[in-house]
Amino acid sequence: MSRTSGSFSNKTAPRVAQTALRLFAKYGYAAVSMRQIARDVGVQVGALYNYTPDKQALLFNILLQHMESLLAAWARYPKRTDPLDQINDFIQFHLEFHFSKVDEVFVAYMELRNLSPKNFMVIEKLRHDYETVLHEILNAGLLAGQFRIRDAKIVTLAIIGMLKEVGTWYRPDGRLGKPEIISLYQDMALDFLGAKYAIKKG
Amino acid sequence: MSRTSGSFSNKTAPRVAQTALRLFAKYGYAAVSMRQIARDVGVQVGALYNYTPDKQALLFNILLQHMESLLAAWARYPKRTDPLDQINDFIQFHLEFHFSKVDEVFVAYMELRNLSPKNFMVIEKLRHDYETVLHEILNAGLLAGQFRIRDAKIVTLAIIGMLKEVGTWYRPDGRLGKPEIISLYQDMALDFLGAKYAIKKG
DNA sequence: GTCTATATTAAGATAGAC
DNA sequence: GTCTATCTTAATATAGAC
Repeated sequence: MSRTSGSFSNKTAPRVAQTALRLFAKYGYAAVSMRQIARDVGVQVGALYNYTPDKQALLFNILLQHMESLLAAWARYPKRTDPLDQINDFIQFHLEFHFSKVDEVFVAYMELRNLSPKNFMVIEKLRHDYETVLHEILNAGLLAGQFRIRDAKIVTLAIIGMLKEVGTWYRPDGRLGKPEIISLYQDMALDFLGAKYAIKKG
Repeated sequence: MSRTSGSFSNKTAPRVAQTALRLFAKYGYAAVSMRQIARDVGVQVGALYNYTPDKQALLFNILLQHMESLLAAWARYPKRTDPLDQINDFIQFHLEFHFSKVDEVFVAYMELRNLSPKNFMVIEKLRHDYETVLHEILNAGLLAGQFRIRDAKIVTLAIIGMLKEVGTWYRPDGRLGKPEIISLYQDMALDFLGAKYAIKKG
């Protein structure tokens, strides 16, 4: 039953990370054992510790790489100057990124409390940085007089909330395709901001 | 260190349920042990099994009672005829109920996957029934021509999402009080529905 | 109704052979 | 780099005394 060393060309390291991600997303961090990860990777449990000092580090690295790649992808995204365009771009960016990282997103939302206090602070800062992206777009639109909103912070959180909810029901074979969902949410956000009757992009 | 039987007047049964709820909310179902619950209740672990057949039943009963009391409370809520009023009422009802049941709501959102398949089906149906409450208000408003929305189902989920998000940041000592939050969310929902320029309640 | 004690299983992590 | 074996701890649940 056991494998001899090096009998597959696959690198084990990425398989450990991917398997941990998939199992954490499906069953939850606390409910998944190192033995279960090892079984799905196809190694014995002792071998996992060549790739992670402990179980906590598996979780932390998943969240850290996810948040860093999210922020890096936004940093690379072309920026337009009009806050209305920026809202549309942010929603498109956010949904496309999250459609492509379903497991990562789910784990990031669900497992924050299973981070050690130190690790939590790191991830929480990155999560807050991302929230700030949207908050600043709203503030810019407010200053430009393009949005009619009472409380930019609350609207930020409300938009984040409605976008987050997409992850709970989106299915690739569902009634709506990705472009339609993006368009619907862009529309709702503009309603939200009282921006429907302002100048729209060409 | 041990207690003699009946040395406190407190009934143990409700203490077991309350303690399980509090610990599940704080650490997650899978991360909480029966020993931990027993310790916080102030009994030995064996005594818990006078009140629950197993750990799963503790979780299921928390979710079942929560969903049933939520639906029962809405059933008792006075209903008005105008869909615009109904939206305002639903948002007020939802937020007030959820402000008062922070732990229950959190556990209900987080621990669905730790339910056994049978138990999950029961809770999922109740959760869907509650979603349907909002969906039907939107459909009524659509029929009456009061809302400008493209997709009632998506708008239902978006509103649920933005309301759910409140639970992640609301603090009793925060910047905004409950009435202000309710008012802000009622406003946002009406923006959302394109209902701002329709007739408002007197 | 609660206790103590225990059965059984499994967890995270490590040591040392190959 | 992986295996086997093991250490240590702790999990759910039950049995039987009081």
